[in-house]
Amino acid sequence: MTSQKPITLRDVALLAGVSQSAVSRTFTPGASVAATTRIRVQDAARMLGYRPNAIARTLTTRRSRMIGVVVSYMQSQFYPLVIEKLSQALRHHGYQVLLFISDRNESGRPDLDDKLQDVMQYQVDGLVLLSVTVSLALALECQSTGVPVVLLNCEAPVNGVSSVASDNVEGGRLAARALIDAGCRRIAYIAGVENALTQIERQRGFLQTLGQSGVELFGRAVGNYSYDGARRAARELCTVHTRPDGIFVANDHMAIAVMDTLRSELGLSVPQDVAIVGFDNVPQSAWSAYGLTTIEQDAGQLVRTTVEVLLQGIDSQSLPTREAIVPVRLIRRQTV
Amino acid sequence: MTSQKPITLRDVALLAGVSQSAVSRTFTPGASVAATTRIRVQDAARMLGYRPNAIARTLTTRRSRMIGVVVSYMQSQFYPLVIEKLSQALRHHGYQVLLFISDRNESGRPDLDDKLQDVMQYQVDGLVLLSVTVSLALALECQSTGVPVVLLNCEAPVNGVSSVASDNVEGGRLAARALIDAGCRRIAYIAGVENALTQIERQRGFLQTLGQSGVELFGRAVGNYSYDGARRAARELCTVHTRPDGIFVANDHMAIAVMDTLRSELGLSVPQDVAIVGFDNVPQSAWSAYGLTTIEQDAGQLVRTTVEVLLQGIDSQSLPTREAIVPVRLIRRQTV
DNA sequence: TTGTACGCGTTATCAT
DNA sequence: ATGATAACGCGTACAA
Repeated sequence: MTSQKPITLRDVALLAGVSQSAVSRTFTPGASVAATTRIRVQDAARMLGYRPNAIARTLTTRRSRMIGVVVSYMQSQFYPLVIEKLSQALRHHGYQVLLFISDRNESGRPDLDDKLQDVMQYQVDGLVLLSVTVSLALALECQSTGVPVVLLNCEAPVNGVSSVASDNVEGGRLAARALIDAGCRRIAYIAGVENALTQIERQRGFLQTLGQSGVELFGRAVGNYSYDGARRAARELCTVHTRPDGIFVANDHMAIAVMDTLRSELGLSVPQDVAIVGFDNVPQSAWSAYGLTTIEQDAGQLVRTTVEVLLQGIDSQSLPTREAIVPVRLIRRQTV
Repeated sequence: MTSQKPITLRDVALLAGVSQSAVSRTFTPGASVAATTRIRVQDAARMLGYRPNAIARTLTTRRSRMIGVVVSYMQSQFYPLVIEKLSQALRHHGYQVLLFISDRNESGRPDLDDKLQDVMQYQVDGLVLLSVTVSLALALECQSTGVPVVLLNCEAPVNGVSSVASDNVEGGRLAARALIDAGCRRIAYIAGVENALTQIERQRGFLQTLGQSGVELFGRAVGNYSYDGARRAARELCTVHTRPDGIFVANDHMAIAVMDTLRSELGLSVPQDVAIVGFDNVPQSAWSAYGLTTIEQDAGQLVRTTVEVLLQGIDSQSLPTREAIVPVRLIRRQTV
């Protein structure tokens, strides 16, 4: 009922009355083919419905033109956005995305390594890791394989692997400054996943500026970058006798949860009773009910840099390790 | 500095002192290998850091164990969720996901076909299309190629292609009934992208029940499934002298936007002044500021069915076309 | 410019 | 159970 035999170069060559090489060259941009043969080949190809086989091509060229993209979770609105931009940017450079979403597992440290073996078997030309905790073993393995890796907002477990990250430390500083300038006196922090790079750095910058300003941290709770975790953290911090009047929440996804909780459960208003500063700058659809002061991660810049570093790593076999830091800035969102 | 030559079957065979076939069989589950040779091979493989080449395997087996997943936009919270589940489900069946996110383009009809050629060249074993408008040409092409396709919430442009969809028509009916039962008398509709299957069917069911109940549609505006579009639509509908007292919004992403607009710009409260019913049942982080009555699309069921239909299409070459409809239900979310 | 011939890493077939 | 050998579809020296 449906044709099953794939059409190959050879088929086209036969019909066009030329050699396989001629056909191959016709489909290779910048090869030397006579105009006349090119046309004959293209006609034949069109008649047969020929489609080049990228897999076979990979075998000979040793380049799959596939990039493995690994992401830990899609909870926050931020990573789907990054993935979308990344996919489009890579495609415009002729690369496809082999997507890998790690399972949610309880134990902080996933066994990503084993699972990733599958992706590596597909001979990806490069790897982008999005905010996953990457083991030393994996990093070493990629290095020995010679596959360029770019860590996006991940901690590098070893030297010699490229990374791109927002200036999370500076973001933490900005958050602290904003709360202090707003006149807050009891400033608390709601943390993300404890060993995540974003969490660690944002907290560091935050505490640094707090310290330099002679302000003591009023309270701390862990939200684990999850909605429910943040709700619990908010309750924990705010159902005591004297509650904080300012909270830096490690990302917007949690910040929304905190604001929800303050308003609905505790009858508090933001920012009158408690000022909130988040991180990421997620789309308006997420914060518009409240307005939100947040530290913006520039997704576009992040992606552009990542692609640049990755492609550079790919075609220069010398694998020059690069570490790029993308600036962040404070954004004040008004609820319209 | 880094080893560049890939380790192949041959290398392992040499070191182990066996033939390539022996090595191949060792890595082929359910092949007949003597325990002794298996161990020797595994040892050799481990010493060399051998990793089977999935690309080469694809060439001979004619099965890439890759599934192309195509999605139009990541705006709504719903599709990232579906993609996550889909990716995990497929991986558990030994398949990888080749992701394709179509560019946002102005002209309703994208030239998806051309772009998708690239994905097809990678010899994907199957294709999942998520809510994209798929052209007749593309559908025919897949049929002739013999690549199983499952349309998830897409309209089928031709017979003979499998599809899985939520019961969008019934969802529309449920929405109408909910508004009518709530005592609404001036019921309006905010539409999604005009030619999208979800839009068309939800509207059909909605109007059907409205008609059967003798209720006339009070107003209609188009939100194009976008946040800003929905805001405009809400203004358009509600800044007239007599405004609707109930609105069915074609998805939650827009419903949030509508509620934002009603509250902030028009000073109206939901559901006292205007009752809202959405569609999708996105995570709490999206609706918790308001609470939201919505029609739930069961992402888990949708994905399970899709995977089942797809895999069935893959290993039975006869390609039995299936059309599955996943039930929906009304959900009333309370703002806590 | 064009064609021939070989190799890419693996599986499949067929002897042994 | 094991080993030689031929595909798989394409790129690419090399020769013509």
